[in-house]
Amino acid sequence: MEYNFRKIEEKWQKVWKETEVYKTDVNFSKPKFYILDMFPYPSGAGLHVGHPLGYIASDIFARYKRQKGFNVLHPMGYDSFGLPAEQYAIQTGEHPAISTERNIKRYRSQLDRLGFSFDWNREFKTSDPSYYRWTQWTFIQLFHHYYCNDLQKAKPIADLISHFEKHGTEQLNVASTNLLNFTSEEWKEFSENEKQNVLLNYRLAYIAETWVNWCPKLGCVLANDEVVNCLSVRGGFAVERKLMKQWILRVSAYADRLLEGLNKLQWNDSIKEIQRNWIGRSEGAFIQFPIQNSELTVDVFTTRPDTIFGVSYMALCPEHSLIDKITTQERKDEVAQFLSEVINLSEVERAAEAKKIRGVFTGAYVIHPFTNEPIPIWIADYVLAGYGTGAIMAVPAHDSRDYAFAKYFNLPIKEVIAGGDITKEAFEAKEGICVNSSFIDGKNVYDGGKAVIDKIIEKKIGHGTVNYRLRDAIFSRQRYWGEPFPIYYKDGVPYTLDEEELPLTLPQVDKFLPTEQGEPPLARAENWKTKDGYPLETCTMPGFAGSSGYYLRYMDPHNNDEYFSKEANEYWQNVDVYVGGAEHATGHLIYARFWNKFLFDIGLCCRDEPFEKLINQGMIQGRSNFVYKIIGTNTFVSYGEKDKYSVIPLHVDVNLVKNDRLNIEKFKQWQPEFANAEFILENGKYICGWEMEKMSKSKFNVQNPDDLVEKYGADTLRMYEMFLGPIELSKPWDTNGIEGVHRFLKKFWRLFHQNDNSEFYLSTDKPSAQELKILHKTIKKVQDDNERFSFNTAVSTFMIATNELLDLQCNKRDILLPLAILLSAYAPHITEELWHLAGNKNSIVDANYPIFDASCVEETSHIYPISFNGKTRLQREFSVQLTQKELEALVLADAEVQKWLDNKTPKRIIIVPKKIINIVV
RNA sequence: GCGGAUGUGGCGUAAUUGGUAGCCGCGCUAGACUUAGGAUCUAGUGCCGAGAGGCGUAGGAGUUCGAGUCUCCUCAUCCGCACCA
Repeated sequence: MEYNFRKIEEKWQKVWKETEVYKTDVNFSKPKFYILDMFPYPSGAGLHVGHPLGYIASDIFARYKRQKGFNVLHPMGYDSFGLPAEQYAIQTGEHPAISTERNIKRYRSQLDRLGFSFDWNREFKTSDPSYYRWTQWTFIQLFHHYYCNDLQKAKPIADLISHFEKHGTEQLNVASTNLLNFTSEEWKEFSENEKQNVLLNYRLAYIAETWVNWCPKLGCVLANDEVVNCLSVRGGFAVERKLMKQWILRVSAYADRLLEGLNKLQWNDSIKEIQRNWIGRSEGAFIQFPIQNSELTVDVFTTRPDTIFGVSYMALCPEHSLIDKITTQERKDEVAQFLSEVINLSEVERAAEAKKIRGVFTGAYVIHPFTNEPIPIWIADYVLAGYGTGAIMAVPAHDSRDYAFAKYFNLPIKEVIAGGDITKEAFEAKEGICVNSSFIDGKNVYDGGKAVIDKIIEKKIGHGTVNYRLRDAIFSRQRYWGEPFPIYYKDGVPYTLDEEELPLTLPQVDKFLPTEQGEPPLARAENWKTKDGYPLETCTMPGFAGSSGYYLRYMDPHNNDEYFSKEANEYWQNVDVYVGGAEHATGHLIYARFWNKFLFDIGLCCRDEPFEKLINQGMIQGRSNFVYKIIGTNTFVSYGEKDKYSVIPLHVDVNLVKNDRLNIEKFKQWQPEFANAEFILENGKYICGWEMEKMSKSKFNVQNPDDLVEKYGADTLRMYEMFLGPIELSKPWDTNGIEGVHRFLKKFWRLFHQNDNSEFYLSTDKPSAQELKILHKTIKKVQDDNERFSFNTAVSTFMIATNELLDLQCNKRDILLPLAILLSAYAPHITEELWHLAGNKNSIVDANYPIFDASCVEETSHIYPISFNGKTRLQREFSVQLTQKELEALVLADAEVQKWLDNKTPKRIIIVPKKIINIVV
């Protein structure tokens, strides 16, 4: 029988489904292994070609681990809240739940055709109320917790209240939005509303007025990682700055732990580095500069306390709250003029004009704490509101931005670190000797900085501190298709719903658009209030809400009483291997770690980090093909001849091209204007040019995995995708070469058959030493490759083994069945079929992984390459028993060695056993 | 500008610890089978050279008996961040 992949794949997919082979349960008698894919957003376009790459890799590993005796959790679901479904709903009026359901069906059928070993019993989508109930529940917990810096842990807000009752803010070391100061007496006298507003300053989920990335086109606020180059990642619309009241998660409280935690994780260095940069830790000092003739201070963060004697002006960001209070009467107009110019500039314009120097003097001065000199306070738009304190001490001699500003406005530049030439440029190196610096003269940069910090602590005007670039995550979206907040308002103050009232399900609305008053779509819902009549929050949660804790829910997805049971969590612990794209480095992978750490703090989950090992699959790029049309004609020139003519390249559908050779007949039929096209060929063929580009319909380079499954089968597609190259490398989606893999599977099939494939046959004869050697070196190599996720090399190992066994015409059961088990993780359908043809009744999924026997691959002799001065000249086979001396004698006795020696005496002979022989002449 | 990664035949890639550079596959060339071939099978295929041989892992230097692999410099490509004080 020929290898009929269509029949085989359909048959086994049905059997696997009916017998629930992939169902997993907690089983304390077996070691667990949790391998997870980043779940997809079910878009209308269907499964993206990049998706299968990661899914296939994780599926291979899951199957391998199972055969190695692990109880493997390998679930799949959908990240089904999101903007595209809502945009579609706005256009068509169709409820996003309906289009989402349709898209999920399509995804599911595409996934099913690839033969994945997902446990579909655990499937859920983030838009299921039974799931988002726990997203809302977690939000409530965040609201009722604050972060204690001393314990480095989230604590119940009740603890904070009792601290306020006893001590006010005295001795408080907690994460907060602003530094507040009040006594216990003052706290007790606060009204209920005042107390609630104070507490928002500490809650891990809080509402506050902030500058946000507002996308008018989407009618929605976006997180920093959802904005690239001032355009929305989804849709590519312009984004501007707007001051709005927003729910925010205090992710920054966890900055230090998010940074520290990276060291223990098996993630690749580039992702860790991206996260480190994103968190952006810098050590320095917090210093308060007293304002002349005022009680107020300008608070700054600096990484260079050693340069404090070089300060020549202070610079505030344009949004700074001090500006109104300190600007002198005579400067007011000019400052107001400046602010109106700068603040209204969108981010795009600011970025575009980054080089332009803009600033204005406030008329006010601070007093230098050590020299008592007055120092002017400026407003500068290069100072960012969102970082540090929004104000800096400017040291032009040692900071290039300050330098440019000082030059432009003619401010003094005072050298305080020796080693540069400050007449030409700022000397920014963090090394050198302090000069012109009073008590730190002669010290190096590091010691000088430390001495300054000691002095400011003594003077009670500051301290050494650590600052992070990581900002709190804005959590409100002015949108319909997301989780409703379990929040209502009483006198404008937010309170959480009772946990019993969850889930708070999405209400029906007449339109998915903002109201005429500009309120979010939920404001359209009738009766969007609590049973006591208090109004509910009208924003919904962002896309990353549902994906931040989904891996925990897979452990116990049908639990109606809790997020997940303690038992399930203690068994499954956390994700051992997480597979997905590197584009989530600063979004999902930070939020999920934050979410997990919080749940860990409150004792819900038992592991501090959610994902032990991370595999980043590379991006799939498109490969376009081109034809070359002679300008002004309907004649097309083949690639090799095109330079002889004046041509324009045109995209041609890659489905009309095979191995860059154009199917001319199909091309003529493709579009009416090509029906009468003429061709200038080379060697009788029309060869197309090609280029790597983004995959898109307009470039005619989209290839659908379904078509390839139809043509070659899932096993071929699975193996081909792995064969393309290392999993983490970005690579073109190029189907040249898929035939080679398909041919391999046909050869593999042939091993198990005789008489021209007409009859299944396995011999029960004892395998030869040679056959055993092939099997066992394959076991070793494939196993090692699996362990290090090197699936491309494993595929070629299978090809080598198959070629070698075909040469030997091996048909031994004891060789071929273990080989089928090895291959089954890669090509589950064909191997399951052969396994059953061989008389097995159980699934190959449950077969034991073959055990490597080193004695089968031991060499009795080795073919040594013999080189002279490192250049290989000949090969000789020697027994591995020989001593170095014996080997040396044999080598020198060899006639050809003597020829290469050319009567010279070798200076030295290097023999590396079982490796090489090198003769130094 | 800062940080990270990558660079090997016509193409995708391999070489796990410094030890025969180019495995496996595509493509290409030739042959067999065939009514036919964009099917299948067999052989060949890094470059230069008729050959002996020489040259080859982005380029240059170095360490070493020996370097794709280690060190330094340069270049190119990709990714991330980008007034982060």
